[in-house]
Amino acid sequence: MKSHLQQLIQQTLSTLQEQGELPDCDAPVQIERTRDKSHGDFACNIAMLLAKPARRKPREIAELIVGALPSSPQVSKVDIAGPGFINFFVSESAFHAVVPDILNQGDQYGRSHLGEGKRVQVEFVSANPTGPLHVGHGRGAAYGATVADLLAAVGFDVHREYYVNDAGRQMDILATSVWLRYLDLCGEEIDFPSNGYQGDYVWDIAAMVHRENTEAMQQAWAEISRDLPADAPQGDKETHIDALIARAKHLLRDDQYRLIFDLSLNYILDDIRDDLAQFGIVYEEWFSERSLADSGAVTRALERLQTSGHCYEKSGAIWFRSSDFGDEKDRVLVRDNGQTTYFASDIAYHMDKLERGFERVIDVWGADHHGYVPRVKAALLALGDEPARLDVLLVQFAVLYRGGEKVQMSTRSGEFVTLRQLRKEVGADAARFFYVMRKCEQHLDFDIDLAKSQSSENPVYYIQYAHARICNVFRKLDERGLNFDQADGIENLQLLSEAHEQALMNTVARYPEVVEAAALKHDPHQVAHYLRELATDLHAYYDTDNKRITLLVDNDALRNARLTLVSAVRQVLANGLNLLGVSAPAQM
RNA sequence: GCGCCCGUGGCUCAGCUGGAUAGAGCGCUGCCCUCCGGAGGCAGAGGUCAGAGGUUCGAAUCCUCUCGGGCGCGCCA
Repeated sequence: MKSHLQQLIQQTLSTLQEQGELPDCDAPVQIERTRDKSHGDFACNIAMLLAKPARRKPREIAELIVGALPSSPQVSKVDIAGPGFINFFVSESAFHAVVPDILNQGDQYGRSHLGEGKRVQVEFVSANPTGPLHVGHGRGAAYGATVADLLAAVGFDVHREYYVNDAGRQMDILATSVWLRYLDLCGEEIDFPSNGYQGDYVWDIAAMVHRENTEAMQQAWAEISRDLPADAPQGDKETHIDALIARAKHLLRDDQYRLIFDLSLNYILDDIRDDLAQFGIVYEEWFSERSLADSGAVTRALERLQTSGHCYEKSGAIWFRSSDFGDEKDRVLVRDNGQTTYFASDIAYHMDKLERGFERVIDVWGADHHGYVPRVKAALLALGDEPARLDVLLVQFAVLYRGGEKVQMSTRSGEFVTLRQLRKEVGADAARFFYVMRKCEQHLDFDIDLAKSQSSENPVYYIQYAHARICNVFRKLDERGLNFDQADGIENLQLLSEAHEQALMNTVARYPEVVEAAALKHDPHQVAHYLRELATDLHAYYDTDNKRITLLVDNDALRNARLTLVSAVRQVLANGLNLLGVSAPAQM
């Protein structure tokens, strides 16, 4: 409908331009839905935009356009209002046409081919595999997954990816932590480092290592701890743990250390994979950071930067002159000890992403990483790539509330709330919905009590209840010995003249526009808000002014028409919920 | 100090590429007291869109400054 009106206006404009009535001008033809019914269904502001270049009053231009506008069976009336808005009133038949349209398209309604199959990569979560996902990762997970699903819904070829940081120092700390717990199980008395991973899962992995290897990797604690620099508080916890890691690698030698390292990594990756799958999130690819080093991609990236003259050496390290490309200062790529930095891997990773031929690359990061964006873009620029192909979406923090109180979290002590715990407490549906309820740049207050409550205050239940309510009507149909004929219902849609029925058709017709806007702007919350509106319309229809409009009336034509309308509503509710990764139950 | 994000009724937030009298939900007040599930509905009160300038026919929306809140500024990942 929108594009139809756009065409009508466009056509009229070219005619008027040919006749010399209007100057040539490339002002965009914007059609928007009106807020107020008295302004019709759609409005166009083109007359105001043309006022200046045409040097005429907006209302005169509007009259000119309306006068030359070809008639259309879908438009019943055209008005000029206010400063020069052109208001369109949609004809009844065109208005009703969405209903059969929705029912024909079914779960495809709202999907489109806008993306033309262009390849888009969405990388999200990518939490270090050093422990279970916590609630902070949950928002990135829900948000990233929904953005990916939205893009897929509008016709992009989406590649979901998780970047596995399996090469860094944090992994060494984990492997060493596991080994120490394993030694404890072997009966060694050890002093666990203050900077080690304290969580229970470390014990679980250690127990697994112990089961499979019994005492094969046991070493005396006295030998391990000999001459180690002191741990905090007397010494520095960082130097202590680094020395401990070096000792572990030395004593265990490559094969045994690797064994513990890989067992730990795989254990945690399995946990994360399982956790996300239960959250309705499945990736096309789990991309290993280590593979970048192994394949020589990191070296290649460094060489490309060096040969293009964007690097220099200072105090034993190799620096990238990122300040030449908009970053606030230069960054180290290779440390004085010869190790490449995380940033070097990241350059290689992004280079690899673009080389894989994605039209667009989207990274979903926590907002605390925002300072990192300029340097990655700088690297792409230096490499001669287009930084514009990379979109970094920053997600603000989520804070949990329980009983009106902020839920405190501390990662180190192992007392954090895991995503798994949250799912268990509020359910995956509520969690997915709450996480995307706010736009990503907005801090999120996640009210656990609200997410669990089964009342209209809880938007998830309110929406799901609308869906279940419709399903229930169809169950009652049989009980009452009535039948439903959809074809007859479609024939009789003109019987639906109640204000609430009109409102439902209007809302339901907007759905594809909402999906499109949400996808292109990476704004899943628009779908969440839309669904709440649709549910409100449905509940209001069902319970009109305290005099319920009965759907199951004896009049066949009217009953069929009403049931046809609500089954279209049910379809849209289901499609929308599905897009957010939330179930649409038939009963609750 | 510098950079990024945010600042809309008591609370939590929408507000589409600037557009026609600023919208919801919760809470509050008053109703509908069960009829296809009241897990619902209706009505009402409540807003200098943080503040000040500017651009524009038109600004919550764009620009500048000020104030307030969050986050980030490692040869960590």
